[in-house]
Amino acid sequence: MYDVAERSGVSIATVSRVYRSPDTVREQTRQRVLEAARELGYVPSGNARGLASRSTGVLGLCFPDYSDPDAESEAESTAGEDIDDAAMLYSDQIIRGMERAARRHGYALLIAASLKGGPESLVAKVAGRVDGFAVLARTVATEELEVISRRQPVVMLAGPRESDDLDHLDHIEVANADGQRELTRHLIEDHGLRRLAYIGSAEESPDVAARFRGYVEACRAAGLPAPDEPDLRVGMMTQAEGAQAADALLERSGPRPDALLFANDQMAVGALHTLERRGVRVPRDIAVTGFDGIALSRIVRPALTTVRQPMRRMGEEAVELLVRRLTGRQDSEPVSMMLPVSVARRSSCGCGD
Amino acid sequence: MYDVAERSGVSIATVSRVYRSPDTVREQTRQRVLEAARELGYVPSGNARGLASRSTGVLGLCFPDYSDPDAESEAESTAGEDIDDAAMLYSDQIIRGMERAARRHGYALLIAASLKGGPESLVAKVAGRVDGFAVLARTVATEELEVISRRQPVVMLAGPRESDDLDHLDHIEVANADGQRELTRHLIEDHGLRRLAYIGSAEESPDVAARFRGYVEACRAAGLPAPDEPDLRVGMMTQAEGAQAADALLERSGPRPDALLFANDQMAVGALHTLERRGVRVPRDIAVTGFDGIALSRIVRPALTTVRQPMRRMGEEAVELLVRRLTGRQDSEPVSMMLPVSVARRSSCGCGD
DNA sequence: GTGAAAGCGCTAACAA
DNA sequence: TTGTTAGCGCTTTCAC
Repeated sequence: MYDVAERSGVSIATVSRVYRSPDTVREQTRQRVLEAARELGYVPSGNARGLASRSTGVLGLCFPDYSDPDAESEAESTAGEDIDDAAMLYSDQIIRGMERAARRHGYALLIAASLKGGPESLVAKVAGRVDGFAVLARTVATEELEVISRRQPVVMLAGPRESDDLDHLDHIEVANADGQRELTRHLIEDHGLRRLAYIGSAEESPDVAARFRGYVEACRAAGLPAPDEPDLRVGMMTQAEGAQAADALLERSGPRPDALLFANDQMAVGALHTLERRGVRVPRDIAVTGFDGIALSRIVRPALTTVRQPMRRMGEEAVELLVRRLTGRQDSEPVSMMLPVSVARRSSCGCGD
Repeated sequence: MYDVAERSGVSIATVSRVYRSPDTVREQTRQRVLEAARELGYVPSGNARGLASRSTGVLGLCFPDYSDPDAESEAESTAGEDIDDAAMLYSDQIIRGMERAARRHGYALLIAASLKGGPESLVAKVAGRVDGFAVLARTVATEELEVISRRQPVVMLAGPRESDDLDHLDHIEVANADGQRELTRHLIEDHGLRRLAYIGSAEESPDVAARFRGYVEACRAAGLPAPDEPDLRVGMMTQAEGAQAADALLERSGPRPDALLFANDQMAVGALHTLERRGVRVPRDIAVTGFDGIALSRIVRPALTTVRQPMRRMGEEAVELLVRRLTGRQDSEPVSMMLPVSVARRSSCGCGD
């Protein structure tokens, strides 16, 4: 910048003005500066700018390393096949939504996933480079978030506020219970299924817990016994775990369930594989459902009946919330919104394709 | 930082060390600093850090505002329907690939799309905040790129180097000509189609030009007349334009073509709609093909035969290239790679589903 | 319309 | 192991 100033015979202040508010600089001066900049290959430093002006024009997103090893390898091993984008997950949809919305407001988007065994704080890295950011639930330690959120707007995505320390954060969740309740009702009332089995996860994320709650409510409403616990809990909610779960459930003594309700799509897909291998026909012999509505759910055969989460919309709303905080008065009350979901009735429950 | 230093009774240098290289600080001191930081709600400024250390730990991606209004509205109007992620485009796959690879190397990813009538330079904004970045061809003015690339690694994506000014950039393209040639050959030899019509674009991007070239080569190789020009050129390669193109082509006098080869999937999908409306059966009456392999191409009925571009891989390779430049000696020769494509034979050309 | 000067919050030698 | 001291490249008053 000093070089540009010198070369064009002005002060650095003027160079700065040329980039910030071109109209406050005389046309002729501006041209001279711009030309010098070009000749010297000058690119304004976003860092210095941010440092001096205390704002970056960037919003952020932190998400966990959700990647399902199975989905990944499946996509890669069949390179050139169609499965590729089936691996499209949650986070991709959220990114999509945030990017669109951020763009509309003139912001860029910084995205970062926590590395598997990531040592140093991911959030901190992001937080230090953005004006505000969204966090997918359970990506970061509550305590750390609490500290950061004192300095800049943070919105929590998916899953209720984790703790009371964080109840000043804006927050967007999805109607998990509603969705699972409606899906369960559909299975019971519309398909007449009675022996349902629910597969949840060992580590009770609030979302997963809410889904189970919806399931229980639907059972109760239909006059079926309302279980206290999922029929099975798995570790990571991956395809592999889903496949194992299906195996385990089928080998249990007693009557075979006529529906397997999984807490997410990936597990359900894994189960579909297992069932096919065992010669159990879906939905004829047994119905299978998931939750999320990832792209893969539509691609598998039979297509998976599931509950679609509006992840893209969630990303958009997150940006709106952030922008509001960034431009408005900070003191306003924390916002908490719950996005509606919809049941996608597809083949795996017995509905047409 | 000064406050933290004061509160924990150390110098700012020590505070800095606690975050950069914790092991070089005595355990006890570190704890004291960390606690003070927590109490004060201290979050290191990425900007200041980047400024002082001349590196950001962030890679970037600039892409054009490719969004197809049709696809967008289609997805939104049917909220809750399955079409949603069908709108997944190019850029999303590239983002995906880059994010994964960047994560592996410890970088975050900054993404920004050029706004429709964007006034001020997008690239500059990104460039100033990252250590290196990738640009989707035709997103930015050549001249600007030339200036920026003197300061930091830039890799060009999709499409040959735009000009000689940019031939020092690393560069990744896909085998457009090969793919279109093979697809055309398939139509001619395997399906015995002879009256082909090619729909290109008015603004000749190098990629689109290469596809047409492949088409011409295949025609010539098969002994068919080799056209100088596409049978039709549209403006924006959107669904709407594709639909119009199909209409226009069907209404031309002379024998109806038995195959419509579009330069991208979106146009082909638009054409599929038109054909259905007009009662022309695909592939029975006429074959239709696209190019890209976007998710939508598999979802439409009949499923679209197309050429799949390895966009995700392109994103990964871009990061590898950037990281190499960033860590290695800068002087090495510019790299230029061409990624292979594959033909996805689906229903719309007469192949099974 | 333009310039001078004082930071913005951190890292990176170099000392101690 | 810890402290001191320069900047990093820009924005921002406040003069002129």
